[in-house]
Amino acid sequence: MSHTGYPCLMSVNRESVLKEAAALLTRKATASMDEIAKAAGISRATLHRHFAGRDALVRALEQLAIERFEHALDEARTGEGDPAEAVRRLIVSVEPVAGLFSFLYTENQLFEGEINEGWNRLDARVQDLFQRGQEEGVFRLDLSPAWLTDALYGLIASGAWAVHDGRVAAKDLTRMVSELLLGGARRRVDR
Amino acid sequence: MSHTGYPCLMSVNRESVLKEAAALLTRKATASMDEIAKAAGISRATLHRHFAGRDALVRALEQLAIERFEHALDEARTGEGDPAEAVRRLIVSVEPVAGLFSFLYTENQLFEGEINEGWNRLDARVQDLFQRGQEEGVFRLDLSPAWLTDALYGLIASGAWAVHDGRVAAKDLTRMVSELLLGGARRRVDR
DNA sequence: CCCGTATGAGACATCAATGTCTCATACGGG
DNA sequence: CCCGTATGAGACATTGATGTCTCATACGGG
Repeated sequence: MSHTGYPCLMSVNRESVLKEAAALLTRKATASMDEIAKAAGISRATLHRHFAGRDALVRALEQLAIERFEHALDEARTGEGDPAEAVRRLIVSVEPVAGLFSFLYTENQLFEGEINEGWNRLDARVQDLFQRGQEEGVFRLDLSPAWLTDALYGLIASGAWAVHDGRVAAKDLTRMVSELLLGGARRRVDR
Repeated sequence: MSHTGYPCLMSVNRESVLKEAAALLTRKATASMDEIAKAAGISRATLHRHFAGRDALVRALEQLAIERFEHALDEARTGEGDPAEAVRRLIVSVEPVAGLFSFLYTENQLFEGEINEGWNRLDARVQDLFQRGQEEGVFRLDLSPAWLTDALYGLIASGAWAVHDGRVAAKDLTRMVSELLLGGARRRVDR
């Protein structure tokens, strides 16, 4: 039943530990292994039995986030229909992962080690969506798909942070991000 | 001549050290005091004679960034003229600080200690700009000034990061940020 | 009831970064 | 030339997090 392929020998659920770790690190990115263990309701020794070290834990979280993000891309059916609506759906589907994503986003900027290949797959799929939007004449051509992708990530991250700090209501997050990304701040003159 | 008010007793320029530190930390946010000293061309001891510790150094960089940002706000005359054009001018004026700002942006998210009061002053001025834009009917009313401010910060940060990683050309940074923030990704239907 | 297994508590060594200190030296003005 | 001052090099203690290890215990199935 384990994600890794080998049978799970531990009684406490590895997934529940990951979930608690994600929740804590989302709130406090610098939490120590000690704090993470306490938050997960287990001892530090047990935490180490699940994850070889902090790096391994973060990499597991990365893997989790990537899987969820890819699932969100599937769920949003980004290859179908109006690209703008597809972007909206994607943001809605991604919203549950926004906090974790935000944590990993800054984490990845801090350490310039080799990055997980999964991010490249995600980037490619998101870029494809924006490129399709350009080809169908829905998105402007003077903003590159690469930049639109980075901008989406940045808006999700700062949006999650704004929610975390109480400057934006959680229920408004997806609307704020998608409206700004798609429509911009300027009042629409047409219609 | 010192920013702090007391006479400068050191021979090497404190400002030049700050400048080098900013350049390095912009590239590598986790640089140690040792690396910073080497980058500045001085010994670690001398670095400590200038700044009591890493915290003090980062706080000095924070102060520097705040001053430059406020100077950019002045320079852009954000209180005058078309709000959209004012936002454009602000982004252009802020661009030279984008890298440093990006570093401090993630730095501040990591440590939840008391923040420098200066950021609040900046936030207030930027929010005022967006609010003025709403009152003058130029900006949409369904995106709060607080969110537009966070979004501006986030786009500047991710833009600076995209430039740093070579995904966006440095000369395109201000256009990418201002076009997306003001116009959004969608193709303008009017005109 | 017995035993295997996971766990908790904690001791212990390690490691990297930091902050402090000393001392010799180079430099520049008087 | 002499001296004060800033500097560089490096030793040293400290600190916080990490990783490893041991041992006692609780739990659950056979």
